[in-house]
Amino acid sequence: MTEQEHRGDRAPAYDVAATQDKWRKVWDDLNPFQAADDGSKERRYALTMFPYPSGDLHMGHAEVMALHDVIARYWWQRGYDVLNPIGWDSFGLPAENAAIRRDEHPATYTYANIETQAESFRRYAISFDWSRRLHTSDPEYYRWTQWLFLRFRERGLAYRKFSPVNWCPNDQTVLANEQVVAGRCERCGAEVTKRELSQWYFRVTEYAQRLLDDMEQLKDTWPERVLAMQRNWIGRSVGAHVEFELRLHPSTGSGQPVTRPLTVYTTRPDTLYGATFMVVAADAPLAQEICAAEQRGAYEAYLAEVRKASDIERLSTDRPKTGVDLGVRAVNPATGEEIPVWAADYVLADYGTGAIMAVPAHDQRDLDFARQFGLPVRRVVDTGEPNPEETYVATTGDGTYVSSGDLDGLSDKAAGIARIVSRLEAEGRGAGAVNFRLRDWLLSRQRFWGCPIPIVHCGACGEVPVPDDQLPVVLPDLRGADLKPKGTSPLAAAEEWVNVECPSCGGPAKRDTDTMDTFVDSSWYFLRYCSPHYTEGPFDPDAVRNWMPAEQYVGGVEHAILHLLYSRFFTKVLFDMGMVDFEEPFKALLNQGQVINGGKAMSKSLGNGVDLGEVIDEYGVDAVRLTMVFAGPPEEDIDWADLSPGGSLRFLQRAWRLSGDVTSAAGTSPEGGDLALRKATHKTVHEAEQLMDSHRFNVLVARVMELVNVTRKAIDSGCGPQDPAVREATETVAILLSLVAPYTAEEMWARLGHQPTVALVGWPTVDPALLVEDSITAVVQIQGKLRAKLQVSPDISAADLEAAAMADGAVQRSLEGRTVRKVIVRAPKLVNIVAG
RNA sequence: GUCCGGGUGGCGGAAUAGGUAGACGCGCUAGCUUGAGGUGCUAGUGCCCUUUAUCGGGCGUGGGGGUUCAAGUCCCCCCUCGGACACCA
Repeated sequence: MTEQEHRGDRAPAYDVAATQDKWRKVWDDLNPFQAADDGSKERRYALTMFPYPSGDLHMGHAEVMALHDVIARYWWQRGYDVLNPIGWDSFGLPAENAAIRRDEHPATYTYANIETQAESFRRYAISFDWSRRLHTSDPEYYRWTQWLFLRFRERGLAYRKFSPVNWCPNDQTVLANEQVVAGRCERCGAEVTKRELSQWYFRVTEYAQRLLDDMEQLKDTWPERVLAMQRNWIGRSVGAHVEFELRLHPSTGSGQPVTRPLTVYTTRPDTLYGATFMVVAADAPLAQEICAAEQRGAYEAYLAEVRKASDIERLSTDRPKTGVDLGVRAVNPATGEEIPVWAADYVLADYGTGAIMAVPAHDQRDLDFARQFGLPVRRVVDTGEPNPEETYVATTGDGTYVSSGDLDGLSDKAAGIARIVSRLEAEGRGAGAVNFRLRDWLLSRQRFWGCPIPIVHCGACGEVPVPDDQLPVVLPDLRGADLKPKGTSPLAAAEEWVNVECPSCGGPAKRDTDTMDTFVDSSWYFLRYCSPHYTEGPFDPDAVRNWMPAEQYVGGVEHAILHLLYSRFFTKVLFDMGMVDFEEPFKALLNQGQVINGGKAMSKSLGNGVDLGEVIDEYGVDAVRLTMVFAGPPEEDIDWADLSPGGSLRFLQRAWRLSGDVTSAAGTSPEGGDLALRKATHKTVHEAEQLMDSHRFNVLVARVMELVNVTRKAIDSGCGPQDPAVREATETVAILLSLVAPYTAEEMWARLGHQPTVALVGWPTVDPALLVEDSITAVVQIQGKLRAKLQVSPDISAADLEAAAMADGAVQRSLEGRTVRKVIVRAPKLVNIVAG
């Protein structure tokens, strides 16, 4: 049958499902994507955020994995030894909650989900190295999580303290600061309350400055918004400590006032003369200590009220200020005045010193407070704006100092701050200081499904670490026990497990029954991937030296401050321990956008969810992957309602059809083939390299589509299917498509007479001679407006180009009756004529 | 409020160093193929004006200014949408 006769018949097409089944088996046998790890080729580590095993894969996974795999597969084609591992973040609350709801054991539920997801990943044809698969809930993994915890503890970086913590009343567990979003539990949305508990922390604050400084290394390769979010979260602020003298009321007996110092942190020491009162965080121990006897009743009542309020209520900025006078006075070190000291909840106990000097004229919060309670307001900086003493609008800008002693006359903030700080330092009443918003990382969880904390509590010896040779402390099975959250760890119920001999004195002791936050597990998994079966330590230092830092990390922006900050912290600690020789784990970061539907995030309540499995059944894996990649720039959100998986499948069938039309034999040299088609092919490959480097995968797909279009034309109405350039073009299409649509590419490759697998045949070599154009389009503008196009040689001289432009008919018509004032020539592309 | 991103046809989106705006695709229109039905092929498709088609002209990248021979791209002001943080002294 000829092409003509084909018309009208159903166009030939491959069977999507059958093709997937066929190649899936071949690839399983070939195991093509295992890292050689023998130094024979340059190594590259392609990392994607490992999944959490709740249910099957969803559209979000489909997107991030499609993007990630384009990069990994490109590296394979470029000849790198690629490490592309997969594992599961398999401890954690959601799986535990889901398991409890289904009345299943969390392990059963979790490992069943992992199998489902693993099977889906295989069908989705992600080029993972399956030999390195890990699960953080396996004892052979969490043994080393515990080991690392103990090393951190030895360095004073893991410690226990009793303090108020965020408490999720629904999940019945504490939460890290980072897991509280707008006063609600990040996981379940319940309003977070406070509890006082003894909990484990990592001293991440000790690394605040380095976490900030090292972002310099990431500034060109991480998204700016992630760096900005981390910067905000760390929240470095520069100011000063200023010491006030507190005059406590005469205690019983003595008539002498008792004094003690009270230090505050401020970013505006230059406004010290305007400090007309002080505020201590109501829930700080300090307030408790200094409160005068006659105010105690009022204070206790206020404190009780503050404790009741949730973070949600505290959050609203426009809520009226509340507080209570503590009945003590402080001396302003600048003016010598006695000023009142109040307690209020707008001052935070765990930031700075938990106390502030209030300068109502130049801080809106202090001004609101002063107004509420009739406290004095004194302007000490004249900014030229209306006086805050009258307007109740605080002025915060630069201005001229007034009523400020020797600061008077200065007119900028920096100078004022410098002068007052040096004076305070000289007098021993203060010093420049830096503060961070970052808090230590609370890592204990009162839940079952997590990594046990390897500590034993002994009445005689106190906290005793479990010796390394007794690790892992294996999570007790507790099958059949009630795992429902009840505010204390379910592990406490496992009596045989809890009661142990003290490793130190041999006496009776109890295990710590809390488990670790899952973010501990995920803070080092990328290191474990380098040597997942290593038994001498968390990772083989040589393997890590070979692969890390990861060249490219792909994952969601939802981890911008949690996982990514914690992983950076872990890496720095390991660097200090001499275990790794780099301080940043991820060289480059790509945050893919979200998959939404109809303008909104997919959700059960909206009923706008799209089932990935169903979409794959209908259009096939390749069409779904292609749709994700082609939808737009990888970091932008993509709206499923705007996309056309059917169009993607049609394109893939078009591309595949080329491979059936090629009539030259496999191995035919492209030399002497149709020159125009050869040039198009080589130009496409050349451009594809640049597009890959800049992550413009959607444009890369467009270029492949163009190549398919010109090849189609060449076959039907050009050089014909026997021309070797057609084979070259079609093979190039197959190789380029192997990054995005591996099944279609493999099927094309086979039809072209080759053995599998196209994924590893190597990137096509670009012949620079074929990138040279023999004629290009020059444009002629008059007053910047397009008037003519000329076909010219790429190396035409400026003079010749100008002459050709002037000779053009359309140009002459436009210029009729006008004088040429100026001609700009940018040979060979453009001539712009200015005429009047 | 602060900090980050964005605003380009009916839609998703292209556009190295300022130099043909709208690549590629979706959708749509017309025709061909066909036993009438998710296919394939051909042509068209930013808006407006003009003309018997032709030829032609004008306007166009959220709005307003500016720099330049030339601005989606650079500078200033504003509007607007999205996200993050939010009493951090």
